[in-house]
Amino acid sequence: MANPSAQAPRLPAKWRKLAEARCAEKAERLTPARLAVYAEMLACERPLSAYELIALLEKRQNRKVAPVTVYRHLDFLMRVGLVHRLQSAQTYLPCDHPDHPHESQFLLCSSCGHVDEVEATGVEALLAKVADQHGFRPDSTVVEVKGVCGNCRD
Amino acid sequence: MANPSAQAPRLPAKWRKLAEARCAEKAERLTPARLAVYAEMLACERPLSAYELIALLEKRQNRKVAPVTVYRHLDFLMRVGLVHRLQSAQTYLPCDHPDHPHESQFLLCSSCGHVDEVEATGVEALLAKVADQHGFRPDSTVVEVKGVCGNCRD
DNA sequence: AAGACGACGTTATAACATAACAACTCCAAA
DNA sequence: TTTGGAGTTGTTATGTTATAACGTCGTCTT
Repeated sequence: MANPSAQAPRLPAKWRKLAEARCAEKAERLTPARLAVYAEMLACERPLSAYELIALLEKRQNRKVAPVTVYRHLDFLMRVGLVHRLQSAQTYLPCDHPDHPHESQFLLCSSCGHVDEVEATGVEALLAKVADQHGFRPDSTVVEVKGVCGNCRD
Repeated sequence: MANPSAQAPRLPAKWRKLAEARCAEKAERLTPARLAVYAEMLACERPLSAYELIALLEKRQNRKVAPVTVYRHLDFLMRVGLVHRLQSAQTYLPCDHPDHPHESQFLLCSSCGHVDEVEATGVEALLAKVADQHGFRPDSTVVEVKGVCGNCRD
């Protein structure tokens, strides 16, 4: 297959535009292969492990996909801010509001597997304050809360 | 070797007492093998990967140690609250104040590798509040801040 | 003594991630 | 327009992290 995006899931124009914008900002290239991975992740609507993603891509494209390929695309997508990695689950999910760079917090439901990405600036501010009290200069944060989401409490 | 703790690093009485207390609370058994792993971690004073720990134990005890053994001991030590896992680094480190159960935040220095475990109740309270605003009931949290520690800023 | 339960040993394998190197593409400067 | 450099992709191999499956042993209880 010459073009990996040929059988990619349909990617709504909104997301494509945002992806193009984020890449333009950082002078990064949004290639068909990268877009195909991003589209697959958006179509799935839940966090995926790298190897789940490989399986989906192989099925979609009907050919072998090497792990290193997917990891490279994931690295790219994280670099431009379109994808996040859930450190506690070793999975990846598309950013919920990629229109601007940000630190996020994640609410992971242990019942249904849904992940809610929230942006509470208060959390980052407080962490910055706590870090400062310990003479520590923060560069990035990982905030992941495990629990049960509203839907699953019923 | 009949007794894995025979050549274990010396474990200060303070830590041993605390370990025994935590195990008694939870009706868990503090065996020599478990204590040996804990002692090794305390002696090292930095986060260790499971396989680094295996290497240290093999050297210390002069025999092969299977990964599953160390993982079981780590699971135990985490269950009783003596050890934490750094999710973003896939490493393990002894709890800095195991005298009571708690949620912690971690400050990871990317320069020297030192990790500071802090207990800012305000952080947990704020995360609980943010979760609640999203209809989410939190069970546990992961808070890891990467940056540069005070010593390394000089 | 029987039997239940937890701890531990052993072997194998699953799951996650990167190294090393060659070939190709695209773009820009000469 | 050619040439060269930087970035992207393919391919193979390997490194790192973690768990499955199953048997034995020890200890505690009854």
